[in-house]
Amino acid sequence: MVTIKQVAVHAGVSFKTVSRVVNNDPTVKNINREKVLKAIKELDYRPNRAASLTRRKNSNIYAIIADELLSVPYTFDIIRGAQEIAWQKNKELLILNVNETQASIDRAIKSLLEYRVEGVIYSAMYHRQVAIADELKKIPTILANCFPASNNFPCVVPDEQQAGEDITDALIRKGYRRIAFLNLNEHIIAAKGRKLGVINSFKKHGLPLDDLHIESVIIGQDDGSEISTSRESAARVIDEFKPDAIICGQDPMALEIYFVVHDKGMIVGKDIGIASFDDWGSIPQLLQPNLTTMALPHHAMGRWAMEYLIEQRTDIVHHSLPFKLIARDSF
Amino acid sequence: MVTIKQVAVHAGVSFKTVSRVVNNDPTVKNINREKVLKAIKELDYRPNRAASLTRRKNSNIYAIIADELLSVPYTFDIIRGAQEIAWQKNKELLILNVNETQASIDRAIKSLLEYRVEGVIYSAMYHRQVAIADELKKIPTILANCFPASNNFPCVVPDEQQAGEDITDALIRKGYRRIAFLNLNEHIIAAKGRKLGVINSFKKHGLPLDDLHIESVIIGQDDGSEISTSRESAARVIDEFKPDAIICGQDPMALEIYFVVHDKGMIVGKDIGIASFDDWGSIPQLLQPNLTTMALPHHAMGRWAMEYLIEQRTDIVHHSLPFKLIARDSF
DNA sequence: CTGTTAGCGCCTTCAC
DNA sequence: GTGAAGGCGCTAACAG
Repeated sequence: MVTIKQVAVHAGVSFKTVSRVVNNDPTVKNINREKVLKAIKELDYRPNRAASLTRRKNSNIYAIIADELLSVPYTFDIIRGAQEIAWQKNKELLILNVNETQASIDRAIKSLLEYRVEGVIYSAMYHRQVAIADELKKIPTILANCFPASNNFPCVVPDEQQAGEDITDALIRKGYRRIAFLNLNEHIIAAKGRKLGVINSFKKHGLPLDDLHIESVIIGQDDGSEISTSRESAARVIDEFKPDAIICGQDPMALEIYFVVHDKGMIVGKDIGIASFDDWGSIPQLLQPNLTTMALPHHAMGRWAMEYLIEQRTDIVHHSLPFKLIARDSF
Repeated sequence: MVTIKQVAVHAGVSFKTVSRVVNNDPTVKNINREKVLKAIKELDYRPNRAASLTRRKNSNIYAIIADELLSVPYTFDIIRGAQEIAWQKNKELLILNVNETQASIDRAIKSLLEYRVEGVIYSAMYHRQVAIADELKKIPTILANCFPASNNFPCVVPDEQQAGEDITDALIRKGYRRIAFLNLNEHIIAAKGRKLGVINSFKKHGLPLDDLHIESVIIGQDDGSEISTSRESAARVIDEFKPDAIICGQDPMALEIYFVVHDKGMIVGKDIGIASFDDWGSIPQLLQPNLTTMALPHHAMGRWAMEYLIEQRTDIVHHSLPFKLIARDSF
């Protein structure tokens, strides 16, 4: 590997001048800068980051811990958002994938500390509570799409209640007046907030709550697993409650409800409105149009989390900030 | 930050002994090792990786460049596989996300070189040809799920032909004898190989090719975009060719075909068999059972690519290795 | 088995 | 503006 000294000899300057050029120090005569640049190119010199890190105070390295994040496609936007800001600010971003095992988390934290990472985003694949090792207290840390169980860490999470309100507003705007909300397991944080939001929207518009039917179709079992009754529930609710629109707790659920609607010879958007949270990759594109969906906040959460770490933007991001989720009419 | 010297003073040994303990050198008396370990714990010492890298010959850092990989859920298994091997061999794995912009790729390569990365896996989100910068020639590089356009790099790719053969074998084993294959755009490498494999399976079993109907239902447009005629094609093929099973080029296609089958009042697995390549996350779970799918090679490709880099396993992985794809009966 | 000496490649300090 | 001296935290090589 060619070093700064070899470049210096080749360029006919001292190695300190080369160092200055490499680090964009403006106090270098143009003539010398060009000589150095030429030498760097000719020798294909690459700065040794490890060596430079030994002398610098800050590593310029940030990290995002992805807790099985990447297995769900749209949450990747958290990383994309964080990366945008990191690159913009000229920081290195380490992506660390961890799974549920303690070993993988320990390993990640070990790396963070040994590489002298300056800030960490801990992100989960769905909005939930997570247990964060106290060791992360040693590094500025912010959670994204999750919130801490016991110890205190700042976090950005989706504003589920606002999402529920927005999606209902959107349906009402489209003229729907009798709405069924087939919710997730109501132990899930997202389900709780959305339910409040849906009800709020109805009240806000002065609509009778008799025209709103909410039930949980993802049901937690004693053994911790969950079952989905979305298909049967949708069929029953359509027959008995006769909604003019259905809000689905998640997209695969919307998918099943499409089958039900299909079965009944109804047309989505004409006979019945369907709305759904989340954007499950390519699925919606296959369905009929007139589905009402939400824009997801993952990208923005990633950006904000990174800005918080780099610039201490406590003005916009603080503990348990209820992140805003923006309603969007469907493609 | 506490250094090796402070630990040495605290433990009452020379700093070299501390270094030995940190690096698991067995030639340290147990009594001293324990003193050092105790001091490390008490001072919460963390080795400075940057400093150690300046003296070590090898960085022990490997990287995987993910070319928009993470936007497709199942391809994440490439990273998971690579990470498994890296961790097993005690190597650091850098995950670098790049997008289609040259800037993001340049940035990634710059990092690779400056951090003295020892090996690189370049992976794409679907099996395709990619243009690889010659600069990567400077580092041992292997492509996963893609192959190089002009310059020569080793690569691991799915054996699409074997996949086509396996999935057809599986259908025949289940008793289906008249099969329609609704393929992707045949300019796609996957489509070409699978078609050959499907035909091979028919021949191998001595079945008449009259009972096999293959057509491309994803069609490339002049402007480079693609359109899907899968829904209409499936309806027509069922009416005219009357297959007892349909092979779908990808899962979203299978989804559409489920609607078609549904419309016709047919039952999947009873009236008609449906088989599909790929495993699009949660979608298949929503469909009726009796779908025949394939196990994807992404995880294995990630593992093999990493082994190739770390141990030069040229015996199992070589240029354009036709990776084996394993048929699996569906859940 | 342990410690000393001499760097790694770079950045900081400070004199010129 | 530039360069020499010194040191970052660690490991290699060798002596004891």
